[in-house]
Amino acid sequence: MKLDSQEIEARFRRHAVRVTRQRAAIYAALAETTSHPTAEDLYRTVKREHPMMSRNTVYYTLGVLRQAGLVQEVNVGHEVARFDGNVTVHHHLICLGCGQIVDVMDDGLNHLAIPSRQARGFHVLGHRVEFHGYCADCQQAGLGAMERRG
Amino acid sequence: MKLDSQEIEARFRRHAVRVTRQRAAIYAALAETTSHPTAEDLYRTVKREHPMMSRNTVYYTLGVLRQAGLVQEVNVGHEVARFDGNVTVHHHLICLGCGQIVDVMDDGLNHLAIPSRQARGFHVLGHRVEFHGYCADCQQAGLGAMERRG
DNA sequence: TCACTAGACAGGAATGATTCCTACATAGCA
DNA sequence: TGCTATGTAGGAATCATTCCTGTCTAGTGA
Repeated sequence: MKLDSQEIEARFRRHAVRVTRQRAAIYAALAETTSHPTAEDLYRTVKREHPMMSRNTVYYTLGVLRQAGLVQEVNVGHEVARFDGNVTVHHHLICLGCGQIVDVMDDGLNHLAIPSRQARGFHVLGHRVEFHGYCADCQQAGLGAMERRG
Repeated sequence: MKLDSQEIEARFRRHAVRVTRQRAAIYAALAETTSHPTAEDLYRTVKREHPMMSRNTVYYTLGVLRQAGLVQEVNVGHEVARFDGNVTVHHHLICLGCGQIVDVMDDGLNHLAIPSRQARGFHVLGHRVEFHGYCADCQQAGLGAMERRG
């Protein structure tokens, strides 16, 4: 979803995040896509408009935005960290072929519980569901027939 | 669960994994614990009995065992990879305070589905549920009251 | 039992995402 | 408008993991 700079500024202020051009650019790039980009992806995207942008600033900013709750980190397997501007409760569907991540919103999935016998005194705050499979393109390319790799 | 070397050998052969002392030691160490150790943890454990063991061999062996389906990799957030000798379908409960991972077995959790409207042509092979919270000890230590960190 | 060979092992070097360090720049307040 | 806490750029450092290479050995066939 494309956000104008006023909306970005408002969100930053609401979350007590200092407004800078770099931060706005990084957040805008993330809010604009549903593709769960990596820090490196965002760096490359933002660098077009801000050639002086440091890779470090992207990491630092993502850390700030994440702590502020404006951004979510998504980790698939042991791969590079990916980021998600959608901070509502949702789950993910991951293609084992091409690595694409699709958001899954479903109220049913938001209300799972652990059998209390197994909760062992844990105070559970939330959960996340990750579906794995092959997207239509990868199935067509024959990847879907491959053994699942771990 | 403590396994004797015959059982380990049998499992390796069943999965067409070459039997070596190093592999047996690594797999035994993993099967013996429910604590989801890291490669480094396993390296240190196994090195006691096998001082010549290379860290490289631990990584290589874990890769082999994982591909053979004898071992599972568990990734929490963007932290170091952890391993699980339990390869039956199960889920995890993770303490945000101390990082401990507890296995959750529940048939209900094994039968989740994506609303077909959102499945987008994906061929879904499986899913995993990760619960987050604070264990009893961390709650007592006051960590449970802390803001959730990402 | 023996020799062969594909695959495994050890150890060290390389990789690469991420974090740390530091000097300079700037947002936001007084 | 000036001050100061905080952010930024750029380079160095970190460290889990992978790659490389020269030995070694499990498992097979004779």
